[in-house]
Amino acid sequence: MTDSDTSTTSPRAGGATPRTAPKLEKLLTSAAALMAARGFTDTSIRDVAGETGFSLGGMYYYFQNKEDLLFLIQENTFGSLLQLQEASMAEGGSAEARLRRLVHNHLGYFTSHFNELKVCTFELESLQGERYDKVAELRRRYFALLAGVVGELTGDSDEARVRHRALFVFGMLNWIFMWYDAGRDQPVERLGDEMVDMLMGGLAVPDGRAR
Amino acid sequence: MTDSDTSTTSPRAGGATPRTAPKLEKLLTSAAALMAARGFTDTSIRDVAGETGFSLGGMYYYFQNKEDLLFLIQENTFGSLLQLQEASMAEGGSAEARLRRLVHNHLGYFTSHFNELKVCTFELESLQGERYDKVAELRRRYFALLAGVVGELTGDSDEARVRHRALFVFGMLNWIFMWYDAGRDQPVERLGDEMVDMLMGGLAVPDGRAR
DNA sequence: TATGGTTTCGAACACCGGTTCGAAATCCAC
DNA sequence: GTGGATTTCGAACCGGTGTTCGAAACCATA
Repeated sequence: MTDSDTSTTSPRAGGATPRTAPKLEKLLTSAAALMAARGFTDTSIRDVAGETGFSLGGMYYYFQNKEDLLFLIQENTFGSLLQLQEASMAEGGSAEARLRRLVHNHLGYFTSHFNELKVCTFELESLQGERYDKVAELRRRYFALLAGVVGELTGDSDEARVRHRALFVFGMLNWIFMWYDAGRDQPVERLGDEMVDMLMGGLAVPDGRAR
Repeated sequence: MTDSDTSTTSPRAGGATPRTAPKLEKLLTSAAALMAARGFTDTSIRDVAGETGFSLGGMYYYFQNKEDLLFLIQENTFGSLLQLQEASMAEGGSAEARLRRLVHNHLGYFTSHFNELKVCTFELESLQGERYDKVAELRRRYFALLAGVVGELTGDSDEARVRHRALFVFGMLNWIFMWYDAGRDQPVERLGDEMVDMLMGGLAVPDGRAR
């Protein structure tokens, strides 16, 4: 209904294309790097073209418009992160163990897909309409994962409190983009442990376990 | 050295002007509202002009350029918030009491200066050079305030851990901009209490004190 | 090697952005 | 009221933006 079937094929609608796939991949990677560094609106299509070697008009073979490019990045990376986390939660374990896995998987993605995840974290509002709805739905599912574990640990007294606490945790996680410097700061594994330790024991407990 | 003394005066350099002060104030308020909603680059000077009733060129009497406008907002509100917090910390009290005041004062500003504080929180990177340095210095002092209290509560074992924990708390606070809806959500006083309770006792403690 | 679909190019279009500047309007002191 | 400084206007400039589109280049198959 939306983009039906004109004679010519685009690698987007028709699904995976054979040899254009790696080109699209590099395109998304480069675009994510630029958008993570400068923000969506401060990144021009010409910037992306310059970075990838494509010509200006040539890129429109791979996406419908600039917003679509942003959407592709977000759906791709957020979708696979969500899939990973849902599978991890299905593996069970104590509530604390699951919280720890949630945090460490997230921070693992933080390291391995820094630019893409940063774009997912800060540029949702740059999407509109159907594209916004789709990514927002992924976000809701991701939130539900963490809220579930937090609810168990809290004892589920008050619904609003659990929601707030889950959002606090997301705040801790997402804000790391604003200050983390891979060169100077400790590896994210330690950050994750420190975060969960603090969440479990509070500030008074300086050390949850051996370093 | 920078903007010395051409014959004509501008309300900026020369300091407080008599009857232009309220106009500048409204200008900054309106600009902050627009920038908080759409972001710095997605807010045009023409938008601000339309909102305030000024003409396009007429606004340049009040600021040197668009970046200067952003700087004025940030220095104004962040400066007075910092002043408030430094005074509050000087009043003493237990570490927990000071942490609670820090959080509640911040959330009080969140309510009373939503747009301005949001701009301070998310648009520092849109400043450059000297303007960036000045606001970044305010931020450093603000961070030191919280890190000091967190250090006391932690027991000051590890310097890096204290830094991380303080940044976690800022993450919780700043991320509230991303989800809080004054119409639907609980008042921020409750949020602040819940946050400090969680920080003091950990997730296992569902209630730090009476509702 | 011809053929038809796929992929890329590059120029052009229409628009919107920040900024400048000389002139007009306004205000206040004399 | 007159004069001089302060404040505001409005038009213009110039560079950059997303997007389109017809033609060229490429590639695989017959």
